[in-house]
Amino acid sequence: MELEKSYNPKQAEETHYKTWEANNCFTPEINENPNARAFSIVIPPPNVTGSLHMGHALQHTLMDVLTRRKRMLGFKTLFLVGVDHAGISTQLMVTRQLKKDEHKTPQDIGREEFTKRVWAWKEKFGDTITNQIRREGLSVDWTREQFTMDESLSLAVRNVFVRLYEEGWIYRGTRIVNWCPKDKTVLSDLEVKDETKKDGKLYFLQYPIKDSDKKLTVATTRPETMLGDTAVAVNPDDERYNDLIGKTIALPLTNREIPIIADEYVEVGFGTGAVKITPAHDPNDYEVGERHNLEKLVVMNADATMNENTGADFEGLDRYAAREKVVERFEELGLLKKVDDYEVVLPVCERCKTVVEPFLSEQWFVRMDEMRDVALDLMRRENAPHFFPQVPHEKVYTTWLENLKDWTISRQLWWGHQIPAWYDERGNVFVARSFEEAKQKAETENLTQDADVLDTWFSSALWAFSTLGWTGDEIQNSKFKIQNPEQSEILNPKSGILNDLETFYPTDVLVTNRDIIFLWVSRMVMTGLKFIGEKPFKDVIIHGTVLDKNGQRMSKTKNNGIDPLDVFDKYGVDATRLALADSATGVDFAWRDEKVESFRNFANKIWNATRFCLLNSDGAQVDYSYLNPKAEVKEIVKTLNDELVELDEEDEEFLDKIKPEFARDNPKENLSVADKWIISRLNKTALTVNQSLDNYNFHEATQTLYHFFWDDFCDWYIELVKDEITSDVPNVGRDAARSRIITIIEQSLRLLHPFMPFLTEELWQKLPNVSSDLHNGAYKNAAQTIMLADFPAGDVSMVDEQSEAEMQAVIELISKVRNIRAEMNIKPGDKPAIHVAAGQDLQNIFKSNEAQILKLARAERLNLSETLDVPRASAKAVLTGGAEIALPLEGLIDFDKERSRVENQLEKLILENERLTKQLTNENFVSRAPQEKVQEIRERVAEIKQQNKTLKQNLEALK
RNA sequence: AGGCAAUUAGCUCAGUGGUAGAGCACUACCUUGACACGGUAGGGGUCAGCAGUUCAACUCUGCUAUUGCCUACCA
Repeated sequence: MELEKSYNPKQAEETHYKTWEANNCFTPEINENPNARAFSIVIPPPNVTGSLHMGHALQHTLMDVLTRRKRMLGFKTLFLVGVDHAGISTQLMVTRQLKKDEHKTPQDIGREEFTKRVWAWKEKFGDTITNQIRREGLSVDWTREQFTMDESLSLAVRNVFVRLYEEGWIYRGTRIVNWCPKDKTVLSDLEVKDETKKDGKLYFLQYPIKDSDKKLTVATTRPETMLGDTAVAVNPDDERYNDLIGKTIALPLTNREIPIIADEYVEVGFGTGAVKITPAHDPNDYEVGERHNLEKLVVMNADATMNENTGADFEGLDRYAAREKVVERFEELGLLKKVDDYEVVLPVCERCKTVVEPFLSEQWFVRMDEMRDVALDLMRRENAPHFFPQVPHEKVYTTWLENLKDWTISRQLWWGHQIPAWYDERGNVFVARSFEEAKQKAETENLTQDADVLDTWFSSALWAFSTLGWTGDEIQNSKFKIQNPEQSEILNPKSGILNDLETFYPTDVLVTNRDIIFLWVSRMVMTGLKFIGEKPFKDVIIHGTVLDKNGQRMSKTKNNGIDPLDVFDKYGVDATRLALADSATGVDFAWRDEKVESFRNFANKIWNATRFCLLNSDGAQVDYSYLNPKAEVKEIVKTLNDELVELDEEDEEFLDKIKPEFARDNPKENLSVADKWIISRLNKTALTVNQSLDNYNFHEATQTLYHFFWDDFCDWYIELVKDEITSDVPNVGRDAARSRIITIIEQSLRLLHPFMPFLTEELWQKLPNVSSDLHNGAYKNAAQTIMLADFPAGDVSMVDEQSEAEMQAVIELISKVRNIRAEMNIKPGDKPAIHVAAGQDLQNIFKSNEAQILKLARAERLNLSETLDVPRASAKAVLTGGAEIALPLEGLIDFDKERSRVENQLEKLILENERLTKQLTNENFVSRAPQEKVQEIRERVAEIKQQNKTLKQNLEALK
């Protein structure tokens, strides 16, 4: 079989995903092992209006890597996917389209029709993001796909609302809230962002005191709110104003009179020391108003225009126009003392960037204190959820919880879960799961449902269990069984599975970004504990933010975003995934195309290494016993044990009889140093990769794989066995070598698969003799695919330090010769002899690798002996272990160059020697440092001494 | 304002109480029958600064500087 010369990701990406999905590889049902442990992960649901960005790509990659590995390890694995209805965003988008297409507003067509339009929009465009998730290669279970507005999830929302209301945790109240005048809805504190305006102003307004010619000056950044002032406050200890407390102010531009009051809230040192109080339009003033029983005069409409309470001059004006006009009037009246330049920080709507207005209105709230305490208690008791990285997120999370205020959950929107509260004619409220239930409670049909919908995050807060079929049943601790099977069949019609909650809750790990630790993570913990009685996830991975190449945040306004789809097109999905996984340390990082490019090159390297082995694969097959013959022997013994009562495992004669391949000269057993070395390296790699991923250390995993495959396998192993496997003459030894290398590739592909699903599947399917027999035991009947192959766990007993050390000696020898060749400008075609002086052990090692040494060092002859006997015109180098090499270079050597080369080496050794000797002469070091450390340095000093001596002799000889 | 983090090679980033690492970039050589998206060899860092703890500090502690993030904001 011949492969293209380089890897072209397109075709693999287009075919394999469809096959996996068609073969149900992503569903937990593919796992046939009834005793399999479960592994589950829920996707942070992207907005239905959304499209894929780099943050998703990073997050999704990490989740898929974890999921794919666990699946290959035989876990019953669920990677749950779904989409969020994203109230404000979606409503805005459809509103915009309605205006563009039909020049209509939502009000023009009415609530029912508008909601229909949103659903239609969702049907038409809502799969953009899900198709992109397919493109990423995510192994999510599409049969269980969820949407936060689905009937079962909506039922869960209503149930939660009713239960919280009945228990007194949800209440309705009038408060100062964050109001977006553009979206005309309330926002939670978390949906408001700060924006710094450097060109702000601070206005100093003079208020005349009644029955006096004195004036009191107040400072404000929002003069228009003076129309709603109901007091002026000073600090009770402020001597300047002591005599004014209790006096009255004739509020300009109005015919109202307001009191001067004393309140600790006012800081003496700031501004003028006198503060205008507008209880209906400022949260702090609201508090003051409550304390002093002040009137809360609302002076604005929902769109931030001034209302009828401001008088004919101002009514209908926008807040900024009103501001100008107020200032003008004060100037005309001679009451504008001054205007200072002032840097202000404005709260803006996260979505539309409109300046948020503090606004007095009646809303629904959730009391958070008790749920918060339960979540804090969980952290104290179990350190759960466990954050990765733990610092600083655990502290950020707990600190936030400790200072948590009530959550505003109503939104003045049409798209979302309408609040399940009904009002009768007298305004009595009836909270119920349905209209029917409300009617019963109210004992009348004359009811109106609350017009508002719930904050999108209210339904997201239930995501970890509402997606698993929970709809609101009472559940006591850790028995997550759905109690009403009849109901649940309707609830989770797609999966046909009734006990997902029991199987997959709590989920194993949540992967998400910092921004939504408060918005989402904390709330899932609280609701999970409250309604299921168990935390929703064990671990939380907080990944970093992908910045642009200049280290700036990517944003639409800066137009510096990098589209993952473009990167996929250019470098392939696998290379992108690997680049992202390699960057995942929880720290922000600047995006660099060059990084993906290097992993694209890596993908190509894997492609070509496999291509080479396939070009030489006649007579070869993937067979793990070529890497570990003992495993096969044990397997045979095990199967025979059933028939033969007593069997001596050491009975080679017996084994020879039942399986002739196991004769003493069995090529499977006949491993070279290089073979033992690469098998050892492979197992170490597998052990490290497993451990790294268990610790969510993605960077370590990718680096380990990269360097094993490229450095150990391609640069050394392939080169070492090249001659053997490219032989034209079929023979047992050659075919064993071919099988061995192809099996190592096969194992490597499995290790790489969670990171690079497409490339590995493409190549794996081309290997000789692959089948579903290679699957993990849980998937024996599934169609053959690498994604169900057993993930190599690594075998400590196959780590062979002796062979690794021997191979290291060979590598060092070859590298030193190559160094001499490069430094001395020896032409590639010139083949010198290599003279080595070494002890018997090293000689034996070199002898057994003679052919490889000659080939890779491009030499003609290897001369091994105890001492060197070479002409003066030789280049020399020292090896560890007291060995020395020399290349006779008669006519080729440049003595000056060779001298400086040797001097260079000598210099490095002298520097090291100085440092180490200093340590050894330090009595404190010798007595206090661990003895093995001291011994280690003594040995190194001895080695240096030996090498020093040799190099000096060499230098002498060159003079 | 408070809190937290970062500062390591030209760039982007790993890393560790005991001889500084990777990728890219750079230099020289090489179209050697998998790969030039390649091979071989090499150059390059007082690990931000200052002080302390320690036999030993890039690593631990404190301070300083710079950068970034988060939280709360005084009208």
